[in-house]
Amino acid sequence: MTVSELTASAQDYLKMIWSSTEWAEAPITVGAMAERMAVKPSTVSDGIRRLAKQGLVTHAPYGSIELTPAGRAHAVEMVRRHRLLETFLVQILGYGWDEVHDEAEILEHAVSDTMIQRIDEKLGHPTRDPHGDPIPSGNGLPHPPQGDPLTSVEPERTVTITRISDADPDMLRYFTQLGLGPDTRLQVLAHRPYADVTTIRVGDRDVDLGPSAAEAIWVVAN
Amino acid sequence: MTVSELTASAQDYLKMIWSSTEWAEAPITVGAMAERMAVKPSTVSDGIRRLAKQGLVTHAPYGSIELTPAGRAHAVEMVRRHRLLETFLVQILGYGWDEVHDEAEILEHAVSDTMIQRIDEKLGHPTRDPHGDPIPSGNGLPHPPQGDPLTSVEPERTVTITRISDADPDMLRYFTQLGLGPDTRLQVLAHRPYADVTTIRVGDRDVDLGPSAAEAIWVVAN
DNA sequence: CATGAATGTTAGACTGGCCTAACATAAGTG
DNA sequence: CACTTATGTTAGGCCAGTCTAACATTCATG
Ligand SMILES: [Mn+2]
Ligand SMILES: [Mn+2]
Ligand SMILES: [Mn+2]
Ligand SMILES: [Mn+2]
Repeated sequence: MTVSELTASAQDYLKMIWSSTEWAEAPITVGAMAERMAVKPSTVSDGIRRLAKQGLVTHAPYGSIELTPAGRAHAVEMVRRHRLLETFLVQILGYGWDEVHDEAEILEHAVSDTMIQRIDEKLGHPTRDPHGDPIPSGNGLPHPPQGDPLTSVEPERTVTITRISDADPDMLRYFTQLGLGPDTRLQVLAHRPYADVTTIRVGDRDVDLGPSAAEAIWVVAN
Repeated sequence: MTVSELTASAQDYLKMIWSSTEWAEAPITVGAMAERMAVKPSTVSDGIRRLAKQGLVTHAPYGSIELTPAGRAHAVEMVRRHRLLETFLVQILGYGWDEVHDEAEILEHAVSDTMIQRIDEKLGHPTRDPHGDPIPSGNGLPHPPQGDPLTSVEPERTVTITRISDADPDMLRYFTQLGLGPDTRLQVLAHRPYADVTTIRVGDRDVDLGPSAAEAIWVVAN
């Protein structure tokens, strides 16, 4: 069975389950899935049951949701599709990095394996998407991600952005204004704990970031 | 209501109804639609009923199927999407003209209005798809098609191909071998009526075409 | 550790899209 | 023009995916 034979909704479930452990260890909950897919928890419960029946996830009632090897393979393929499409939209069609997520979220279910392959070739086998996220290779091996949230960096350190969560387009536009993107270097000036503010220096400008912004940015020391 | 709010199947029905009168006058029948969409007639009957309920077609039981103005607008938009996507796949992703129809048949339901617009700009507002078919403009005006089937041309005339039906990929590959495509010039040597064979000269080669091939090719005198 | 709040599941209903089988109508032919 | 055949419609069933409402389980906190 190839990933194209699954329904769009099954593809999204698998991708989301896989993604939930890419940058954090927390396994995903039914409620979180429902919220992210903008459906009711009962709908997700039902969907998970169908996936379990197909052998793509394991799930005991009220228990945790785990991908089977088959489910994981499909999930990784969907992540590959999503990120290649985002890259394609930016590189070839001139989209902004804040515009591509929603478009890719639909297209990922519609493109053929052939089209993904041609896009991959046209782009020269890219390894990171416009948000810095690793693009799993065609043989199903995800590039291991690296980095830590900006919030966990000690003050005074200079770091480089590895990825920025693409969940919020408005936030991405704000980051664009600030000159923040993958591979941007910045210095962490201070965390102000009770204000939940992280101050950074990027270029010659000092910027205060609230927790949602600071948690969307992942960095490596350098 | 924009065309994106319709289901994929409704979009395909409308497109097919419209297309049936683009090159021939015959209004489409339930049976023909069922065959082309590879579903049973009862399924089409049902689908037409839903479209009528939405005010997109008019249909009396056992009567003819007609698009309403709203239905026609959606249909033309879908034809535009389909043909722009075919052109895009050939021009940008290096597809062959025999490969694009099936891919576009799916993608047309998934791309956003924005993406169609960017593709149109990237391609420089093309007016014909890889098979020579006219691409309706963004304001909903279809370019009027022109030409007559090759079978209707008098012998000895020299003509130019305006379009070739994209229904059969194998046939398109055969035409590629023969050097036949949109804008190819050829001379009609003879129609042999009971053999149902049309002989043409293309370049320095004489070729016999059977009826299905000859009917797929539309030409203008020149 | 008991209990109320949060979370998750099940039951039942609805829609679109498909099917088969039975039925209705239209078209063609002797 | 009657009757057969081709074509189209309806009835009833199934599945995926969604919802609301009712119910079940788990978790956290007093
Ligand atoms: Mn998606
Ligand atoms: Mn991304
Ligand atoms: Mn289609
Ligand atoms: Mn075409």
